[in-house]
Amino acid sequence: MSQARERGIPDATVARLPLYLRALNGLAERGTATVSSEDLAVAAGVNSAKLRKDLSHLGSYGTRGVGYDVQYLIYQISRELGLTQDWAVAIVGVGNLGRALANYGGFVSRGFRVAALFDADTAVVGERLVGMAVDHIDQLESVIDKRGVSIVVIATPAAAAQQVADRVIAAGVTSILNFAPAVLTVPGGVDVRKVDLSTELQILAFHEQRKADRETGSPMMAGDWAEAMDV
Amino acid sequence: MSQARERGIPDATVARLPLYLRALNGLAERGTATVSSEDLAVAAGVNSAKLRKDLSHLGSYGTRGVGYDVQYLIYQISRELGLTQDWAVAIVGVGNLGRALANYGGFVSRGFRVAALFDADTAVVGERLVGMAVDHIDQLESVIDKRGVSIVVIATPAAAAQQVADRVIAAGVTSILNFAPAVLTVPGGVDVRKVDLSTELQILAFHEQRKADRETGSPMMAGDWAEAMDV
DNA sequence: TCTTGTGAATAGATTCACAGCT
DNA sequence: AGCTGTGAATCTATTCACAAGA
Repeated sequence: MSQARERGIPDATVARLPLYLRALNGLAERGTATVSSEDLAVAAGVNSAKLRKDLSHLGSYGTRGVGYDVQYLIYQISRELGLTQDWAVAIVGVGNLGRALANYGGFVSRGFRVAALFDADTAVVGERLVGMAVDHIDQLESVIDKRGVSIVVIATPAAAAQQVADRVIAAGVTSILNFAPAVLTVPGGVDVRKVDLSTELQILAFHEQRKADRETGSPMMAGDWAEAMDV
Repeated sequence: MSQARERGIPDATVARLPLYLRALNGLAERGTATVSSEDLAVAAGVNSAKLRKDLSHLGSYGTRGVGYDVQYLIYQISRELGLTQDWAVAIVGVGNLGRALANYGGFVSRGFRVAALFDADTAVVGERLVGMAVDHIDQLESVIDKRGVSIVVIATPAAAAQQVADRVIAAGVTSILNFAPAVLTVPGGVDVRKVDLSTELQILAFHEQRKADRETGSPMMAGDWAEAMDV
């Protein structure tokens, strides 16, 4: 060991740890006790040098000439990610998406627990879902406080997202996962992660178009934008 | 103009173009005709130098001393992303998540169209959703071909994801958006983007834990992992 | 005077390649 | 003999800071 664990694991590394964890869980299920960086890298779909460097930021948990102990590495990554404790998660917005998220099998992978559901529609309030009754959005602050919610998932329409964010932040929440297609403005110290279907589709469309251009060899002319846009 | 548009827009830039597009659409709705890089950067939540450099990769579409024409920039970004044409999208897996995606308002933002829905459950096949009948997964290849599907969204359980991917790739699809919590292995030339709730939650948990550690000043001891894991 | 577009500087991430340990 | 851990090299992205254009 040497420089590991002092301060700060690179963001790019943190973003890959869940991937490694999933690959490791797959190996563990199949009874694998030990794995080399090369094999784990293949299972996770990354380059093995990158994998080793990523893991080296957590500490020196491998054995030269042998590889990594699967169970031990699962534990170390889980601990680093904070999954050895339980996080109470609230879902705001129980529409199609909110329901899907609440029911999502992988949602409550070890470490997370749906602790509250909120909606503004009184027709939905009181309904039970994954063993939880839906609360009215008026109760947002008090329920968050009472149930110790520390992560909020926003699954409301875009128009409501910012005000939900403002309220949960005022209630002390500093971690938000936003599914609404809106840019959230938050004070420093609050982490927001965004999941956005249309962004992802647009990125795919870009590459798809590139592939099509490459095949036909037509790099697309600028064209008359005013006409195309009906401006 | 000078080096713009020759070959290759950086990936990081491509990933931000949808964000700019959304911010621009918001401005357009409020009737704004012209915007400076500074104001647009604020609306998109990025640094203005980065925004200008990103846009410079598309070409020289601004006016010094003035800013960018909102409509014109919307058109240029849309064109670059391939949104001036229509993409036929298929959703495989009509469970909670698939339904949510199909109904997702922002889904069919300009440029995308749900052209097919598939499920393996015969109880679901035939059901109508957003004007489309659900087809049985047996029809996957023929329907993809007939309707010109070029982007496939996988919203199946993890166990089915790889085989769905294999089949749609064999049917000629080269762009996949994967919501199943599984690592997909695909041949070169196929683009896969992954959206994963548990990965995002885990990244938030990491930062949340860091914040908690910083406050209490206790950097968490290594502890007895064997005991914690029940190994 | 204001704001873009961009070289130059800096920071960050990935990959290479091999010394060092088992 | 095999595989990790890591410096060094490379590549990519971000930020600075200002010349040039409207």
